[in-house]
Formats: sequence, structure tokens, C-alpha cells
Amino acid sequence: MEPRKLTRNQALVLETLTHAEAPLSAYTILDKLRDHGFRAPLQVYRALEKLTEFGIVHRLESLNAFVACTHPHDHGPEKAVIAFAICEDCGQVSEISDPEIEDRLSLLATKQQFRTEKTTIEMRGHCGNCTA
Amino acid sequence: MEPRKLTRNQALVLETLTHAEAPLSAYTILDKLRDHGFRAPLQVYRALEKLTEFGIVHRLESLNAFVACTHPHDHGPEKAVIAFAICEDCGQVSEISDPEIEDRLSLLATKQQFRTEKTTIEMRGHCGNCTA
DNA sequence: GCAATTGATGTAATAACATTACATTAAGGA
DNA sequence: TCCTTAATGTAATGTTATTACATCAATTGC
Ligand SMILES: [Zn+2]
Ligand SMILES: [Zn+2]
Ligand SMILES: [Zn+2]
Ligand SMILES: [Zn+2]
Repeated sequence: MEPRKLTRNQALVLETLTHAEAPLSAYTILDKLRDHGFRAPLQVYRALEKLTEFGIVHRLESLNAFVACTHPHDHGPEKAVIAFAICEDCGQVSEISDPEIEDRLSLLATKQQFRTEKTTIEMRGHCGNCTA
Repeated sequence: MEPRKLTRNQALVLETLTHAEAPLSAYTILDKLRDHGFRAPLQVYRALEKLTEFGIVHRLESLNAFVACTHPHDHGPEKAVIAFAICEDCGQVSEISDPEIEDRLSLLATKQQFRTEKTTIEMRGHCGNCTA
């Protein structure tokens, strides 16, 4: 699932996210890329879909927005569970990959014979900088 | 935050969710309540907002949908962290409230001076019934 | 009881997020 | 080259959520 090389659209979307200070919605990305020839939402959504598959972009479900991965964790087929801490004030997102959480959730799921395909963990709150 | 008594709209929305076999979107609820006088999305969203505050309805972020609470946990001001196991096949949602998860996430947050306001944990997958 | 306040409701319009459908083009392999 | 697959362009549409404003109901203070 690791990409050999990104397509032009994928590279542009990734670059936009990488330079952003906070999660971006698909439409915000679209607006930022109009100068580069983007005209329609689908151009963004298609790139995001691939980048997310590759594991180098994450979707934040509680925000309907996307961030570039800052935490080069396991990009392989068996993706690690990632918890996101999202600051409501500055938009900073930190990624936490913790085996204990992962194991515990796995145990709880197994206990009720639930086969987990994808796990979302998002903490909304205030980061250290914004709390000070 | 516990309600003394639900308003008519709140009661109707809650009843709809209670009788549903799977999470419902706001617009699905709206359609089901047209016979009872509902005409506009806001009637549903306003009721959902209150019911969610009361802790008797939960919003599933990864689904943009809502479920009635089935797990009479802490409805007080300090809400417990709840993990949801959501079956992609039958829509069944089970609620898991686990202190270990809660403590671990709390520790990880504190470690980076993050003040958590709200935590979302959602596992998407296949329940025991649908795996068999 | 009655004014003042607060919370809930009704309605329309619009904003924000995401997908379907279909035509076209680019890339890679037999 | 021919065939297949992946990516792209574009328009239209579908889905989810909010803003704005008028009205109505319940509660409180007098
Ligand atoms: Zn990451
Ligand atoms: Zn911050
Ligand atoms: Zn619950
Ligand atoms: Zn199931």
C-alpha cells in the first residue's frame, strides 16, 4: 500500500496539508489548489482517498477534516491504532500510538466476538500551548 | 443535565431512535417523523442536541448518525468515556465503558499537557452475529 | 394576574461535506 | 500495437448541518 510515487494531484493535496497549521476540509484544500488547476471536489476527494490508503494522511472523523501524518508509524497493511489529540484553539493535532490502548481495545472487542476493521480515537480539547 | 421531562419533539426523536435497529441520520429521523408534524431538519437537530446533552443519545462521528443510549452509564456532568463497537453489517452498536482505557488516555493526554474535553472512540467492524 | 425573561418551536434559506455518473486521458503489460 | 487498468476532468446531485428570523409556551418576579 506504500506508494511508489504520488500523482500530481496527490502530491499537491499532500503538500497543502503538510504546510497547513491545522486540519483542512476537502473544500478548503480545493480552494487552496484552484490556482494549480483544481476545479472540482472530486479531484481533492480522490487524492485524499489514496493518501489515506497510503497512511500518509489521516481523516479526523469528528472534524470532517484531514491532516498530513506527522508520526511516521506503521504504514503497512496492518495499520497501527492511532489516537489523535486535537486542540480546539490552535488546531494542532498530535498523534499517539500506544500499544496498551490498542491491546485493551482489542481485548474488549474479542470479548464480545467483535472483529474490528478500523478504530477511531479522537480527543478534543486544549493543547499545552493554549492552556498556558 | 438530567432532564426533568422531555419536550414533545425530544420525546419523538428519542422514541424513533429507541425503536431503530441501527444508528439513524438526522434526515432519516426527520422522514420518520413527518407524520408527526416534523417539517424541517432543525426540529430534529435541536432535539438531538438536547438529548445528547442529557446523555441519553450518542452521536457516532464516523457515521454522522445517532443512537439511543443502551448502556445507562454516568449521565452526570462528568461523562464517562464510551467506546462504541459498530457493526458494518447489521448496524448494531454496543457501548463499552472501560476505566482502563479511560485512565490510559487520560495519562497520555496529561503527559503532553493536553486537557481533554471530549473523547471519541469508535470501532467499526463486524459483530459476533454477523461473523458467524 | 401580568410583564419580563427564558426556552422551545416553525419555517425558509443557505452553507458545508460528499458521491454518482460519464467521458476522457495516461500508464503499463501481453 | 492492443488491451487493461488507473487516474483525471466535469457536471450534477445527494447528504449533512447551520444561520436567521419570527412566533409561541413556560417560568419568574411583582
Ligand atoms: Zn500518522
Ligand atoms: Zn492549541
Ligand atoms: Zn450510552
Ligand atoms: Zn452485525
